[in-house]
Amino acid sequence: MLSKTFAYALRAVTYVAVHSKEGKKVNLEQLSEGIDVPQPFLGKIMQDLVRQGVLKSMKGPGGGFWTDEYSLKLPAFEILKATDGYAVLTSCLMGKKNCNSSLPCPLHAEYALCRDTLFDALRNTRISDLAQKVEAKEIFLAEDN
Amino acid sequence: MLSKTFAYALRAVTYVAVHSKEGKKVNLEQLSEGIDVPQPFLGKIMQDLVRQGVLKSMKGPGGGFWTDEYSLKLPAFEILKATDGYAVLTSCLMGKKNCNSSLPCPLHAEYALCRDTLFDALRNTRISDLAQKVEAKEIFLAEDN
DNA sequence: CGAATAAAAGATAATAATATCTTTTTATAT
DNA sequence: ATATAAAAAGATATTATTATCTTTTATTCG
Repeated sequence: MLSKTFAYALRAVTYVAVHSKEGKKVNLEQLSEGIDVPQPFLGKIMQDLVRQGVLKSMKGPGGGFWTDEYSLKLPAFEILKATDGYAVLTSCLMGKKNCNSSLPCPLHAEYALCRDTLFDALRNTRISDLAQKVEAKEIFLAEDN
Repeated sequence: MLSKTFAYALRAVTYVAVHSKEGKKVNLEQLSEGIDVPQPFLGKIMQDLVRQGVLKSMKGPGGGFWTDEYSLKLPAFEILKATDGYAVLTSCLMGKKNCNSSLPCPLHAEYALCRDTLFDALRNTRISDLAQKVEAKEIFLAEDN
């Protein structure tokens, strides 16, 4: 339902948001170590996030990634769109096959509810909310953090 | 969260359960066509289901798969165990890394609730329940079914 | 202007899930 | 005993996801 890529992106954006509040840019190496994700793959993911307007970036000395006022207000749902695209919104156990509430698969009722609940949570959570939770130590971005 | 393999297995077991009520065995070719799943791969999945005691099987002329009184009473959760194993029970966006309610990842609350709700539904649904729903045309096992 | 930093991009590889193909084994019917 | 049917099992292939490596481009600083 949710890819590992999305999980990496969620942690990455949250980490960058936390550090942006200190006026700092986060470079890829620091980010990779901070959220315990392979750096080369993370670089790819960050490109998609920048391309989709979720984060800002700059090359060169003192370069890196950061969030601005605008992106802090974005719902976490934008991260899902940047990594997994729209297909997950209607994903189901039937995969690509037609499955809906009038032609449901064996687990449709529960699965669709589950999926929609999760996606609603992402729509209702701003990136700034996630950063606040990290600062309040309510959520963690890596194991030994 | 839930694999395509599990989705195939759920439909397969349900299909076999429906046809067992007619006192029939279902062979692999019929089953593959009935639920629209690639036959060779399905054969593999069925072996695990038989090995785990979810279904019965017999080789040779008139052979195939069937459910008995015992297996009809099994919760659908047994299908999940046969296909995806135990790791999914505690799966999270952090993957294999330690994540729990005292050291939660960014989406842990929603994700764990979602996962547990889905798994509870599987625990509380018997294979016979699924077969009944197919017969009542409340759920479908393939698109043009 | 050039060196160093650091993201961006392209190419390639590894792994896991899904899928296919071939052979073996088992069971029944004649 | 043999042929046929059909599951079981092993081997292999494809696809998608995750991951790594190399090169290019952009930016800053001295």
